[in-house]
Amino acid sequence: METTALTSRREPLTAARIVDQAMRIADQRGVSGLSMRSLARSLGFEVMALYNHIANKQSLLALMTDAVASTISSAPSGASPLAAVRAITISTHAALLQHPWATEQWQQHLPGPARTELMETLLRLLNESGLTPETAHHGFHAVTNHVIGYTLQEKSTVLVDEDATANAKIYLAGVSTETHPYMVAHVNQHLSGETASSFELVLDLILDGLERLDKRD
Amino acid sequence: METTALTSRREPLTAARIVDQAMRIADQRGVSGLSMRSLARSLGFEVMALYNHIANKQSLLALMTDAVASTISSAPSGASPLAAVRAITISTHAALLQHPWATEQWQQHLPGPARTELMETLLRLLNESGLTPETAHHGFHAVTNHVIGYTLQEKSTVLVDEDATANAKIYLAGVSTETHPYMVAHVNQHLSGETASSFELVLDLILDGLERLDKRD
DNA sequence: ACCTGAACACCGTTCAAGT
DNA sequence: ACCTGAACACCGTTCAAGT
Repeated sequence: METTALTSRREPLTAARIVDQAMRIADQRGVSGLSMRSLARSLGFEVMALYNHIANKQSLLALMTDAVASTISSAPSGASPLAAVRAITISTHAALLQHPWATEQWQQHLPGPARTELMETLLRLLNESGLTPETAHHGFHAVTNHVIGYTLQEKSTVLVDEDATANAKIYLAGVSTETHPYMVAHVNQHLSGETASSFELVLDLILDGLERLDKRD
Repeated sequence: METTALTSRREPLTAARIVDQAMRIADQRGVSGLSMRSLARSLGFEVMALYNHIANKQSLLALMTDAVASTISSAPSGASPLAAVRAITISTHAALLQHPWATEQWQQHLPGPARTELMETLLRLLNESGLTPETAHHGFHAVTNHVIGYTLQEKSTVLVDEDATANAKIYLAGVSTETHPYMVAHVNQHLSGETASSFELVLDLILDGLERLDKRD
């Protein structure tokens, strides 16, 4: 019986199993709470066993990040190109919210296979949408920067964490309404949940703007 | 003489001197290349001396980040509110490009005095520009996310580093034109510098979009 | 008040040795 | 082929001791 328990804990170590467990730990404790040593322990192995399957911590983080990219759903078939871009972007946002550590990692590694596929699809859709090649190029950056920037900001200030709200309150305690009225009002709007997420609103503003850009000429 | 050299090296340790030197090191080696031990050494002190002036490494990074915020120039007087937002945003982009490590740190700490001032100014300008309070709220996020997202992306893919170009080439070597034609074309556009920075273009697209949003109602 | 030596509890990674 | 013990060269931070 003990043997069974042990064997089940000791399912052969593979890169996939390591990445999986690392993601689970990062989801809970963040990247700073993920050490090679604790990761190995939690799988029932010693640290050095990991290095038989992955090159080093950097490449582990790259693999984890691409694993998040692989959970982003492709656009529903039949949608117009720009509607597909919209859908993929919203799905990217959702995937990043589920693994908050991934947003910081996103730009920190060269794209893996999954993210490469994602980028190729976005670029193709933008180019097939009727935009000029140059606007498609700009649009690609506008859209991807929006997801990254927005999610990064969201993670540190609103929702997601219960201690993000705590942080907002700590911050407010040090800012005076007299000297910084707009700042206090803005943070309070977030705390009260009065203002809905501007994620999709700004996304649409960007997509509309791209179309208008080409019609103007 | 040696005494003079030593004393000049040993100008009394202050928080300001520590932050200054830490920024210089981070500019050169990045945050990962900045250790409390090496920082102290480079100032001619032992590690533990630092803790008489700053609480810990986290708060040092927060101080460094706010120091970058303090270098952002305020808008030229006489400009319209939205033109001022535009100018401040462009200046933010420039400041972040000069201290590439700062972009990652930006959202990682509660805003210090300088960034608080900056945010207050942006919020005030947006609210005074004639936008509805809600659009002003969205606009604030749209604009700040754009700077952060764009600079983050820029840092990891174009200019700034000489080894960013190297990375792009390494990446390209692993991607086939047959399977990912748009991706290869996009990266090559960056490498050849054919497409100008879309930073201001997308910024204007956002600012125009905000104005149109309210006129529509 | 400010600086420091020694120590604590960690890191990631290499290498030679085991099966 | 895969796992491990011991070791290396680091970390940030505390604390008691020095001046």
